[in-house]
Amino acid sequence: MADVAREVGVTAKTVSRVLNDDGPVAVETRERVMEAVRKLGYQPNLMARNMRVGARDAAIGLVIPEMGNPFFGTVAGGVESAVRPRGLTLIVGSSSETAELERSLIATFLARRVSGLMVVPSFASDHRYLRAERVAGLPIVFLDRPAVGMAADHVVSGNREGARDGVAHLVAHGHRRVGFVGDLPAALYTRRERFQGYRDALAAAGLPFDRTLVESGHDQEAASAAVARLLALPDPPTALFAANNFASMGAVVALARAGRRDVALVGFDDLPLAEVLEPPLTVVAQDPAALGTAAAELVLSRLDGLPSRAARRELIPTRLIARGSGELPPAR
Amino acid sequence: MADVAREVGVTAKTVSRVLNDDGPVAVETRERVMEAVRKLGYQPNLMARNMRVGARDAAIGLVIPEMGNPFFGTVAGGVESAVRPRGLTLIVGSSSETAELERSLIATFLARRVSGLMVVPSFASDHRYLRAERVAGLPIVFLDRPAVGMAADHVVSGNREGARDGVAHLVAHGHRRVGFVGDLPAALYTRRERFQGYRDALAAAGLPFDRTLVESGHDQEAASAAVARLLALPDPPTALFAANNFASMGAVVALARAGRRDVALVGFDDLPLAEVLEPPLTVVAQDPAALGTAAAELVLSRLDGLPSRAARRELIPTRLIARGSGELPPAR
DNA sequence: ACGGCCAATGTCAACGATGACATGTGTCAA
DNA sequence: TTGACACATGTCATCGTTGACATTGGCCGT
Repeated sequence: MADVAREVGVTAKTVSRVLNDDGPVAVETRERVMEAVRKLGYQPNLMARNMRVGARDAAIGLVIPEMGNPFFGTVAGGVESAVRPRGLTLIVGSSSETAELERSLIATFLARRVSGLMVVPSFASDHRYLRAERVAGLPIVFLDRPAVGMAADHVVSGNREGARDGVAHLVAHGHRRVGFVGDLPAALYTRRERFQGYRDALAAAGLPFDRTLVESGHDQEAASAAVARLLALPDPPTALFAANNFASMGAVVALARAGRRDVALVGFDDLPLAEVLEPPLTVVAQDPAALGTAAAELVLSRLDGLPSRAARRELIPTRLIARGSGELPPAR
Repeated sequence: MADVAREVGVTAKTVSRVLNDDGPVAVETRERVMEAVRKLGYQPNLMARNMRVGARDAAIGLVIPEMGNPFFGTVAGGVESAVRPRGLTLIVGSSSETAELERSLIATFLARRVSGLMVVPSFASDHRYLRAERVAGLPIVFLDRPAVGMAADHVVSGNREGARDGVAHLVAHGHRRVGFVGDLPAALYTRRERFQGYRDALAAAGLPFDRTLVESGHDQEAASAAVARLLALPDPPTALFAANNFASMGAVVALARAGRRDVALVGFDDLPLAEVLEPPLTVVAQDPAALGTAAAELVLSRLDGLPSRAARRELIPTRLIARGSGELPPAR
């Protein structure tokens, strides 16, 4: 900046004025400054600017469990598309679903003085330590799952309602024994909510809840094995509800291996090739991009000084996409 | 920091010394400082530190075309896992495959004075404007596709070799007419390389190149239509090579719709449900995480003052995963 | 006893930018 | 003519931190 000023024969302050359209500058001076900027290839130092101006970095910190997972990737994309128009940059880190990494990432973001924080909580985390920051006015929004140990803004999918709809869909096609395949640990927020939705649907239809029809697995292979166990029951389910995408894939694989084209299946979360499967997979689709943008907009409105102090909860509805696998009649 | 210093009764400099393990500090002073830090919840301001110390932000800027795409998401994950142990933070942006967004993202990153820059170039971009930065010593590495208009480090998949292997696999199973379904625009680097690999394999087998067997589409639907056209030819191909994941999905869909279980298929890029398809999909798998970490390590070695000025190219090998669809014999 | 050295801490300026306020000029109405 | 005022620019301090160098006091060897 000093170089540019020297080149033109003015002070750094005048250069600053030109670049920020701040205060009056003679037309001729402005042009000469711009030319010098081009000539010297000068780029203002955002770090210095952020520090001087706001004491806040013009960036949003986002913690997700995993980058490679298209669900969270799409969430991140939604966040980015919402914050960029505001001149905010996205800083991301993945926690690999561990509380330690999550915490250390958040610490880094706080140390950078991000303008806002968005977190997809991992399994065992506790967010009490963030209370002070929240009270101090830092916008913090939790995504996909609520915070643990503190009341804070969060944006989540309509897990319970979506699961209810999915299971109700199976029931509507005549199924009376519907298996549930979910995550491990069972204490996971989304798993708990979806399980509630499953029970809601059974109750609404007056069907009994049978504990033996509930199985879990923490990845595709485990889910596949879980489904195999269900199929081997003396009185097996005629339909399955898979409570997440790994469970869905596991179920699809297990059914394919067992050659059971007659078992109905509804999965939570859409899959890229769902429509190409045999039969095409019926799903309860979430809207990860909407999740991201909604959360980002909540952060932005907090930045703009949203009056209410109270924690907000926002629900992103799911959508049932019937493709075939959920419409199979119960095998007699 | 001043508050902490006042609390303890020392200068900010002493606090700085404690926090950075820099210079001698009395044991007792150190303890009192640490206690005051805890008590006041002080966190050092990384922005100020970065600015003072290096004039470089302890961050790496990464530009990818799309976050929701698991391929690039996994690349980003690979980058992150390689840079975090070094205390570097990841800043990402998605270009949506447009040169303008890419350029503006890069400008933002440069303005933030990132320590390194990693870019997956989009279609029409030209990177000549980055020459000065490169010469000035900023580590810049291009990913998945090389830079345009300048010689720079890049890490790419073995596209040509992988495509050659995939097509050779089909040829080895007796196919003499192999269709090619690729991206639009055909000028895209990866498409060009993979097309070359396709021709390499044909040539190696002494098979003629037939222009009518080459089709393109820029998304799944278009690829699907392209495959339908190929199948409708008077002398149709008995096998298909899909040059990217959209093309693969399009091909799978088109073959399923046409009820053609007899056409062999090899796709470039693995798909999550590939093994569940009917028949299970044979693919040439890339290793996106390795792509990311290799690129990150190149950046890090440049940061450590890698002597050679010359641009490096690194090739990440692909792996053929035979699952069934590529092993079908030619329909008579 | 004294110079030298090291440990422990302090002082000051600087990183690159901008906010607050000051200065110098020309224009125009009274 | 003179002040008031807007315009154009400059001066200085400051954001939070650390590098370079200075200061203090105690211990040690000779």
